[in-house]
Formats: sequence, structure tokens, C-alpha cells
Amino acid sequence: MALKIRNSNNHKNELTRDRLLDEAEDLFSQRGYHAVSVREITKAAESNLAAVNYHFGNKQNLYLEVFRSRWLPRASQIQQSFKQSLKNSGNPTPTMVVQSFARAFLEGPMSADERTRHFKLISGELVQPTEAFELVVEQVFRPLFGKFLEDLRKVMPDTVDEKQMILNVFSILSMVLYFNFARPLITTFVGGQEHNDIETRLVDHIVQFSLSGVGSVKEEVGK
Amino acid sequence: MALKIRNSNNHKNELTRDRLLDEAEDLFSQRGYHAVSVREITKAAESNLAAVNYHFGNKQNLYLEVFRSRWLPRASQIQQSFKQSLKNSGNPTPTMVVQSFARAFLEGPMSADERTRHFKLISGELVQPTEAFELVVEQVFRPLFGKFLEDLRKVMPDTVDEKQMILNVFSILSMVLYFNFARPLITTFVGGQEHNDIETRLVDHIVQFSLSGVGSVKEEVGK
DNA sequence: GTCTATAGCAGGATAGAC
DNA sequence: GTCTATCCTGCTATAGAC
Repeated sequence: MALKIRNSNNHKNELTRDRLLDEAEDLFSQRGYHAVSVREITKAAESNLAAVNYHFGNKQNLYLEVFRSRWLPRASQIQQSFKQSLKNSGNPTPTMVVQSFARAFLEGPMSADERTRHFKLISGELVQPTEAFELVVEQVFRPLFGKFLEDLRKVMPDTVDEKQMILNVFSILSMVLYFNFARPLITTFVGGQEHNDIETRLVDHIVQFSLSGVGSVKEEVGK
Repeated sequence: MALKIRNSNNHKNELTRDRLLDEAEDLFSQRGYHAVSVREITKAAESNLAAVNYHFGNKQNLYLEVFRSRWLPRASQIQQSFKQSLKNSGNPTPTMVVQSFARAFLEGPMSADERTRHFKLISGELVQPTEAFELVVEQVFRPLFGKFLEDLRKVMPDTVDEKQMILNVFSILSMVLYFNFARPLITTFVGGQEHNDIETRLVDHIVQFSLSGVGSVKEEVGK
């Protein structure tokens, strides 16, 4: 899957080190750390087997460098996108806060492939944390989570207490991550067809669901 | 983590094949398929290196058998729990449907360790699908998802259209999976302390959030 | 900075004795 | 059904020529 368009042409002009990082990210995101060999990475990068050790010392370090030099910057982009979108929206409402957040994750400047790589990498860390997890939590999740919580609290009534707010944020985050992360599952249900506008649809849904749940309920009516 | 209590004593009375499955499940769930070696599994099961090949043919098959003979039955338990809980609740309301669903996943008869193993295994498949994924989707997710969708539709107004309902179900499922699956992340935020009653708290939250979102909003008020 | 060659080892798998 | 011994492949990592 994901046609390799970027091969020969781009490779010529890119430094070995960068090509290694690109291919490593691609392969690690697709199949995880342990299922990918250094041989495979160097071959994909059209470089020598020894290149990984020369440029990064060892495999583990290459993996970490993928997070440091590729993943973190993209996470910053998402964060920036969230802040900007919120700033541009003027007087913020709950809708705007949630919408900005969801958009930053599901839409934004990244290409679909890039986003897929991005979220597959972090999904791997969520399931099987390595050293990179710590890095990512401290530098990305904690500040982002904090800001979102703060922004949301500002526009919510004071009747909503702190713990409830935290769980609310987790719930929204769960959807945002999940709709990126569980694509295989979603695809098997919704099917591959559907409108390409799916991202917008998802954002709308997340906003709506976050603000009012499944919709107007007819409680106590039964059957 | 997860003290090994079940070692020597239980091992004596259990068949090699079962011990292999137990230990395989434990190790695969903790670190994933590729990071675990057959040597490690047989050692943990206090059996011989050749035992895996004798009983299961190869490593991949052992992994699949873990899903077939350990994971699927537990998934059935969850499914049963959902159905029972719903039946017992008499005239169903949206609250009851969502609550039954969330409870089946987050509470229920499994031990905490068992549930952790269960969800770490499926998380791995969601991120890096193997042959087991197909099995699990067809035999568990599709029917469960279908039933939940159906039950929920019965108690929702007809104004909610089909696609919206599907997204609603995904959103609820996302929370339910996420609160099991992203424990490392949640733990780093909420901290390890807190009440042991956390499961009940989470179920309450999911129900509340699913039905009415973040809570009564003060829209258009700003700041 | 890139290459070849190879060390050195861990992995899955099997043959064959018991 | 369990064991030992062993094969063989594939891996990471490094030494050293260019």
C-alpha cells in the first residue's frame, strides 16, 4: 500500500541521513520497530547496510531520531494549528474549542499519508511504549492536553468540576486518536468507498457528539 | 509488572500445551509478537524449546491459537455480559444501552490483569493487523457492533440517521477501547493513586458523555 | 562518508533419541 | 510427549579499505 512515488528522483538529491530517516519512519510506522530490519531500511533508502550505524550508532537510536526529527515537528504543527484556529475564531465557544482541536488532528496541513505515518507511529508507542513514549508525553501530550483543558474550562460553566473536565478531554482525545488510529477497523465497517470528504464529516461528528452526545434522547420511552 | 503468582504450583498440574498458551498470551500482550521469542515463551512455561513446534507447528500458529482459544472466549464473555445486562434492565433506555455496553467492557467478570491482557492483545492487532485481525473482526467486532447499533437505534428518535448512528457507535466504542488501551497515557496524567473504583467512575463518565457530551454548554457566551 | 566483508549471535525450526 | 543437539537463516554491529 501507499505507492512509493518518492523513490529514485528524490533520493538523488537527499542526503543519506535524511533518506534513512524517511524510509525508517515509513517502515517503522507500517510494521513496528521489531518487524523492520536495518537491512530493509538501508535497502529502501538505497544506501549501504553500514549507513545506519555510521549515522545513528544503532537501530534503536535511528528509531528515536525519527521521533525527534520527524515526529515532534509534525506534532508542533498540529499544536500550532490548534492555537491559530482558536485565535482566529475570535470569541471562543465550546464548539469552536472542540472544533479547532479536532481539525488540528484530522485536517490540517499534512497529507493523508503523512498523517497516517504520524498516527501509526504514536499508536505503536501507546500500545508498546519505548523510550520515545516519555519524550512524546512530556513534549507534546502534556502541554497539548493542558492547553486544551484550559481552553475548554474557560468556556464551560463552573458547575463542571475538574475531574469531570479531565475525563471530558480524554473522551474527546480518544475520538480524535481513535479515528486516526483505528482506520483498519473503521474501514472494514464503513467500507473503502464513501466520500473523500470523510475528514470534514468526522470533525463535524466529533464536535456534535462532544457537545451533545448521541443526540436528543427520548429517555424513559423504551421500545 | 504483574507479579507472576501462577508459576510453579499451577504449572505442575497444567498441561504443557495450556501453559504455553498462558505464557504466550502474557508475553505477546506485554510486548507484541515480534519482540517475544519462542525461547522465552518455553522458558516461562517451564517446558522445552521444541514444545512450541510440537504442539502448534510454529510461532505464528501459537499466536493465532492464543486468539482462538483464549481471546475469543473472553470476548464472548463480554458479549454475553452486554446482552444479559441489557435484558435484566427491562424496558431499555439510551442510558441503559450505553451503560450495559460500557460495563461489559470495563467491569464484568474478568480480573484486572486478564482485562489488561485482553485489550493489549487487541490493541496490537488494531495497530499492526495480522491474520488474527480478520478473525476477531468477523467473529467479534462485527456482531457486537451490529447488536449495539441495533439496540441503540431502537431507543433513539428516528431523526437520527443511519450514518450518524454508526459514527455515534464508533465514538462510544472509541472511549471504551481507549480507556482500556491507553492506560499508560491516562496513568501519566491522572497519576497512579486515585480510587480503586476507577472503573465505575469511567463507566459513569462514558454514559454521561455519550448522552449529553461535555455537559450543559454556555454557547455564545465566550470568555 | 561510503563501501565490502565478516564477526558474532539470536532466532525459528527440525531430526532423532528417549 | 518431551528432550538434546544442531541446522541454518537472518539479524545487528564493527573493522578496515577506499
